[in-house]
Amino acid sequence: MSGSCFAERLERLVTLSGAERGALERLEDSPRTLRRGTILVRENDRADEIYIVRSGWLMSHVILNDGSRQILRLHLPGELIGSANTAFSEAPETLITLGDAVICPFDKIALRTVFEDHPRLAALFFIVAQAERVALTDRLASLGRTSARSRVAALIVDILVRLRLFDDSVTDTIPLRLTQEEIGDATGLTAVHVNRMMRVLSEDGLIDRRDGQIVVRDEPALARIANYVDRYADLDLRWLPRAR
Amino acid sequence: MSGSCFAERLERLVTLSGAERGALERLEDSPRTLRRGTILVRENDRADEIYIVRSGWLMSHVILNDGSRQILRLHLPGELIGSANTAFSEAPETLITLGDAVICPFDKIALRTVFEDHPRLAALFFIVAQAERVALTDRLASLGRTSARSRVAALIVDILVRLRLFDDSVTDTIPLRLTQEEIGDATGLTAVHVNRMMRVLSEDGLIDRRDGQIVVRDEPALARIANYVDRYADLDLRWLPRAR
DNA sequence: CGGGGGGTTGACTGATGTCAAAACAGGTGG
DNA sequence: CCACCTGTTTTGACATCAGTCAACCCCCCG
Repeated sequence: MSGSCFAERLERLVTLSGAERGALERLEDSPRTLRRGTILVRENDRADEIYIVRSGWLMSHVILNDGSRQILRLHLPGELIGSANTAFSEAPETLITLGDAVICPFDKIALRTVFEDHPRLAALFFIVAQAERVALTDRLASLGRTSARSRVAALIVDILVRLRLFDDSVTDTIPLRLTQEEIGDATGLTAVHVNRMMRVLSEDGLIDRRDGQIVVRDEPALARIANYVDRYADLDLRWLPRAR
Repeated sequence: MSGSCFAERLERLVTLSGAERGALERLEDSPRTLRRGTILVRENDRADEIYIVRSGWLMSHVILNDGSRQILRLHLPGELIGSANTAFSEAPETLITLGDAVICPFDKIALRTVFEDHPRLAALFFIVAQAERVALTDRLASLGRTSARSRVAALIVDILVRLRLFDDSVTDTIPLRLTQEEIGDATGLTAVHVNRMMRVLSEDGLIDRRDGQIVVRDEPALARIANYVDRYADLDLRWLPRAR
């Protein structure tokens, strides 16, 4: 693995200059290993740090005042997480590992020099933020306007596509690290109903379930009922500043 | 009104330098007036432009493949909209006016020089994007985990707070420019059920409705059932680069 | 062996959607 | 000023999807 996991991800979009790569590596110089279930930040904690995921899965969630939970997003290796901490002095969401993980924390003040010295990286940070925003609007439409079956399908397709994006060995199988309770908290359903919907998807021949894994049998059909739109195919980087 | 509406909004956060203000004004040098119902960009159109709202309300939405609509966000004066266009070559969402409006379009390539010459503005763009991302996660939690009554309440509180944020004359009354159909598309409900929920809120003494306006009678109670969190109180700008 | 967490299933409940009709409002043309 | 038209709001009756509650299973782990 190279010096920076996040750099590796960005290299899929542009070729970084040595100085840019160096700046990113500096952000990742102190990796930390975490056990499953570790809370990285809790909602309303001081929001001093941002993190890059080197390995493992994490998720972000909020707790509502009746105690229910909404899972906001799954975070996979190579992602910059907790970036909302840049805007607030208290963390707006909880970050927690879904399995053993390695993450690289850095103080948000480190972003100052990145923005000062590397305008192209700044623009890439901005673009990544926008892409994530759009991913959230896709989920908003999923929760607001589609059936329980579609929402579960959307979660599965989304994970599959994102895993494949940065691990070329993934084809049609995902090791699901979420309980049905957690899938429910992500899709706005109850665990019981998630179970029913998984059974339906399975009976319809769209997925198979074996020992904690999900095998996608008919991805086009699954994507169709999920209302899935592949946003990654269409990134536009033509307006980026020159590398420094 | 000053040269730049967006600059005016940012000035509520920091004091801009002359050069910064100039750079923003250049983005707003060609205002355009639009009638109610004008589509600024349609989903999948070429995504060349970004816009600043000078006056009027707009909204963004997507259409799902069964024809239903999800309204993603309302856009009020002073906001930068269509910013997701920076990341993609095709627009991920439709932008449409909810009344007569004045907006300032500019080509996304103009952002290049902003990022190159004004690192602090770049950082502010990033922070604004993060704040919007969090606003979306709040809505995600609303749609995923709260009742119809709460969702309608959340919409009302959100509009009220945002109007007040940049128009000091607003106290407890909002001129609602949305039909109940549109409120439904924003909250993931049907128009009929929105109507029922508005009646309930009204009967509970939380709001009054008169000739297209909503008067909020008990804002704390409304905010409580809406699960409202005021994010604006807590912005953190300490890591920003120096002004140039 | 025993306990706990997660998955699975069935019976029932309840919130929200659907359909339909009527009242209402605003705009247009005669 | 009226008649009409169209879109919106309001209300009722009914249907359905998803939630609730409870039981049982399985598996892992102590």
